Amino acid sequence: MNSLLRTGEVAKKLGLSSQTLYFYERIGLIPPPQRSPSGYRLFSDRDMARLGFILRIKALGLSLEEIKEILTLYDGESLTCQAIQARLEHKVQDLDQKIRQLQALRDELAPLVQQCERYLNQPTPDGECSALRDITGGGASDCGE
Amino acid sequence: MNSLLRTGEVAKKLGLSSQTLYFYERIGLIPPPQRSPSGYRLFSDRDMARLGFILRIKALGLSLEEIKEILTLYDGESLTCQAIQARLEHKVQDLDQKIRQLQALRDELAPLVQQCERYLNQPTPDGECSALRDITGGGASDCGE
DNA sequence: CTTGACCTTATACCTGGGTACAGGGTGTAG
DNA sequence: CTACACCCTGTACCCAGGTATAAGGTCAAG
Repeated sequence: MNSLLRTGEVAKKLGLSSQTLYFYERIGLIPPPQRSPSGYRLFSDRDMARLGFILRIKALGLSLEEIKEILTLYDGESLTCQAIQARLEHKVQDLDQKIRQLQALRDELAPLVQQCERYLNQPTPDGECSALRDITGGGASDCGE
Repeated sequence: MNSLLRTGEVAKKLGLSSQTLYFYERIGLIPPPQRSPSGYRLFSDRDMARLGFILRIKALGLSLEEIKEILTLYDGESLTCQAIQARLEHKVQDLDQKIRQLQALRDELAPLVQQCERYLNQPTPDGECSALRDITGGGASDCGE
């Protein structure tokens, strides 16, 4: 039941590359696993559980740095509901802000596309597309075809 | 009226650093400007207009690579309403997709926060927070405080 | 004994958009 | 003449999250 897996087996099981495992170890995301007499890494069930946790929470969109913080709490036995809730909440707020920013950008861009469309359907007598004028700053470009 | 500005003046006027101007030149975003006899860069009104265009469109969220593409069209005198409309539309679609992804992530995270909150208000008899269990994979952690 | 799959380390490279030196030239004011 | 501000080039570095490559060690099968 308490199997020990080598790097390649772990990688295959979790859908990572061996290099990524080395990388996670190097940045301190996972502790150095046991070694065989010849120096091969041997990952325990406990190591696998930690990696599983990392991947699950990573899939939720937390950065490796954020995951490391959570794991530090976990290692210090102070991974409480409050602690993880605070971090999750923070992340949700982050996401809300990013979404708002992208939407603001989108809402600024979309009318320009509309302007272009109107111009293409009904070119103005002066031959100028207002969207293009807006973007170029009213300067050196006309919208002739 | 046709003033020639040195790097530092341009940088101050546009809120960039001189290094950033060198950088833009290096990656081919702006053409090499005129030089003074001693080798100082001299930016013309035309150069300034191009930089202004770059900054305006960059503020709309397009990458330097995308801007370069647009400027290539512009330089080739084929910056048409259609061309810029197509790029803007593409960008809007990009943004829509990113917003959808972030929202999906957010909607996955938010219920976990709710679960935590419910647990904190009304701990279950088994002393386990379901959110934490969900995240850790049902494994090694309880949610005791 | 050799081959081949696997493991190890160290190092460099990638993306995007710059920033930060280091080391040297220029131009002007006092 | 000497400061001092400004300019130039070239190079390295930053962020995140890895990927790629080189050069070598280990282990089981044939």
